[in-house]
Amino acid sequence: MARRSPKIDARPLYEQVREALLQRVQAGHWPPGGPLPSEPALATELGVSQGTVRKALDALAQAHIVVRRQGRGTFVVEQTPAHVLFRFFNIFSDDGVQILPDSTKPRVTRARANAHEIKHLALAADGEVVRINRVRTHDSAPFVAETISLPCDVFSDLAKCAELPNTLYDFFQRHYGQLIVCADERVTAVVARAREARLLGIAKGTPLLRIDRIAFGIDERALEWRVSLCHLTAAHYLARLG
Amino acid sequence: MARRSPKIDARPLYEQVREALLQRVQAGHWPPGGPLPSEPALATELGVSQGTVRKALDALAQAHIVVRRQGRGTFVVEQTPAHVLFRFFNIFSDDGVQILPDSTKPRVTRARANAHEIKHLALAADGEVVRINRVRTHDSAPFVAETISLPCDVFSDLAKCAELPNTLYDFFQRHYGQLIVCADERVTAVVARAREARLLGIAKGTPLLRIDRIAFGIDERALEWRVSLCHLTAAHYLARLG
DNA sequence: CAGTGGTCTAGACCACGTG
DNA sequence: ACGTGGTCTAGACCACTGC
Repeated sequence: MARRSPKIDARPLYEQVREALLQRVQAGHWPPGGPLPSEPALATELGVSQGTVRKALDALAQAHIVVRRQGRGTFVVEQTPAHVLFRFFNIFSDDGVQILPDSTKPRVTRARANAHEIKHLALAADGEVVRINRVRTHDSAPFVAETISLPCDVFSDLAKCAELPNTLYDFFQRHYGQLIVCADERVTAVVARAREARLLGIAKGTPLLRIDRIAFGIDERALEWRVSLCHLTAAHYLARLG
Repeated sequence: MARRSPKIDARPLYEQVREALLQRVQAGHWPPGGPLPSEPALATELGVSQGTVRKALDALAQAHIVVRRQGRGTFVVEQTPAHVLFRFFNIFSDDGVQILPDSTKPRVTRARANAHEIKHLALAADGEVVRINRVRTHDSAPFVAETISLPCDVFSDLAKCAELPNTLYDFFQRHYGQLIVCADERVTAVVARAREARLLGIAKGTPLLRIDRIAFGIDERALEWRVSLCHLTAAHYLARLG
């Protein structure tokens, strides 16, 4: 970076390069799946060595923001349904096979955010949300009741969509330029109340797994709050630690 | 490595260095918390450049097998109770504070492994296990009923221990040289049966979170199968994805 | 002060994918 | 054949730690 801004650098060079590239990705400077300039090109443009660019790109690759392919180049991650399910849908049958859910037709509404939504999505007191309600099925049997809340200021016209795909995060990237990069999931055990029992075709009082997910974009903004009430038979939620 | 074995190298150099260092750690070549040789020393000893050693050590640090401290050196990870809870106990109160459990006096027995234990711990058909049963408390209130199974061939004399600490993994490292580095946790919702209801002081039929953990050592061998039945009030299991 | 890991550079060569 | 990222090297300087 020519002569790095007078003195106040503080963070290492490769961090600054990472930041610069991150901002360009987020600004849509390169389209989803599109190639970044080569390492030597970025190095000369930014006035640093290729090794420094490499370290920055490796960090972005580890954060799943970019993918590197030897002999081809470095590309902005392009979410696909398979990719999204693989990374974010952590329910496996007890014999170890990942369960790939389908979705029924969702109900999409727009409303003032309630207290929970304001908290989880860091909205203003008068913020608005889009709510999606749907049931997910496996082998045509319902097993998850989902309620999804999205901030209206980002996903404004989503309430007007006629159809929604089974996986949303690839859709978010294509239509809103929002790349979901990480999420927190909070898991508890609850019992089915009347509404869930009806939706899932089970008896009231059946134990369910409740998963509260908050998903974050590149800038670490909370972009989705999703509550999944899961009726798991011979299946489980899988977390890998370490 | 002087002249790398004629031709059959296949894996990159830094991977081979990582492997070599990993084996020394596992063999107890350096004690828990003990320093490894400096980067230049390892580089000359192994006949590779310092940059290659660095890349191998960085990988070991990322896997929590080694910790690097600028100005001090590189050290074998030394498990501590705080460290173990921080990494492996993922229950948080709903206001976001991690819950730090205590333990009641455990019951320790030795037995032939049952079918589940044989499967989860990859034991021979006639393998033996040590079983630990205990209840964990928070603010003196019981909230987790734990059943832990360990392979006897590794933890042979554990059944004879009079006292067991609250956190086991630091104990495993000190007394058996076994460093737990990662784990899979399978989470489901169940209802309390008579035994759990009695242990946790709750009504039969209360929904519980069941966590099946399989913990792995450096060589990726399964060293523990732990079932935790958790009665969570205003608390949850937290998983971070991404 | 000497020694450690952390950053940064420059350049060589390799493995891969495409034309 | 060419350009890409992947590996490996060598050496400089910085930041931190402990004596």
